[in-house]
Amino acid sequence: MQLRMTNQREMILQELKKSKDHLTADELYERVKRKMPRISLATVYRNLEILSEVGLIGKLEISGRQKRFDWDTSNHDHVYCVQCHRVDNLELDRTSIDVTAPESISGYRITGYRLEFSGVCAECTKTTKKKKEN
Amino acid sequence: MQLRMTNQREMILQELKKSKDHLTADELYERVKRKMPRISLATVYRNLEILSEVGLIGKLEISGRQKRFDWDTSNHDHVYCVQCHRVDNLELDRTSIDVTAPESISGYRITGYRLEFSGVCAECTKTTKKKKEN
DNA sequence: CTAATATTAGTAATTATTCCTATTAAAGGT
DNA sequence: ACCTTTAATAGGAATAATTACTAATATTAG
Repeated sequence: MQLRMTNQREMILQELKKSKDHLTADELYERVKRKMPRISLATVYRNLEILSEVGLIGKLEISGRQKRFDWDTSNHDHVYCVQCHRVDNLELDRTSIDVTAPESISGYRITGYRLEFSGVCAECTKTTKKKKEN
Repeated sequence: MQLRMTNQREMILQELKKSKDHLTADELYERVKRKMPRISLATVYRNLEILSEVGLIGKLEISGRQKRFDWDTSNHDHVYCVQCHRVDNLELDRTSIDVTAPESISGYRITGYRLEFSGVCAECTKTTKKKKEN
């Protein structure tokens, strides 16, 4: 299956880049709708998913909340506000992060952090290998 | 409002502690239902929320997935499997984490990590102070 | 034991997201 | 420019996870 650059897809990408922000699917839907009034919310969701798979945008899955999409695909971490749920970028030295003293980053009053690694567990590594062998 | 230790609340807490696992609300609902067949799913959700607020259990909000609740309230981080979605504990030296070389932790093949700080942003800090002043 | 009210069961409602299907429109070849 | 193939769309229905609602119940202080 090869990708096609449709007007909708291009507009979604363009509006996200223009925003320089971390928008949710429906926030972006509202913006794109001003220029393409007949666009469907499902189209926005579908394209954000595709664009992030392809690597043209970033996908943020913050603490059980709505997904947000990131115009900036470079490596960086995030802070989010537990009150208004905005998300901001963080430029940290990734080689060695001192998580015990983040006191105030970019104006935030930091109350906590979450570090979570993702990967494939031992069991799944086994079963995946088996699948490949078949 | 003061808390009451109801049979339901106690059973939920007890079953979670017993599991020594990171269960979702509905997984726990299934277990508790065996002993209290008339319990409501909403009760499980409500109590998990309350128990985590009070600090008797931990709440895990992993990457846009279902919330999980942690019987272990001590400070620790997590790994989760992107295939089967299981979650495991991680004992890391929190003073200085080298996120660039996590290669394999507790049997996982690590593919990535997410570090996210939470707090109250500058704007919200302002408005909260105002509210308190009123 | 009683009164006050926190909590419950059961269900409806909400939120965020994905799925479905007939129709439309990219993009490669002629 | 015109077919042809099939990816993508609009619009709405469906799903999953969670929260809200309400009358009835149960806990706890006194």
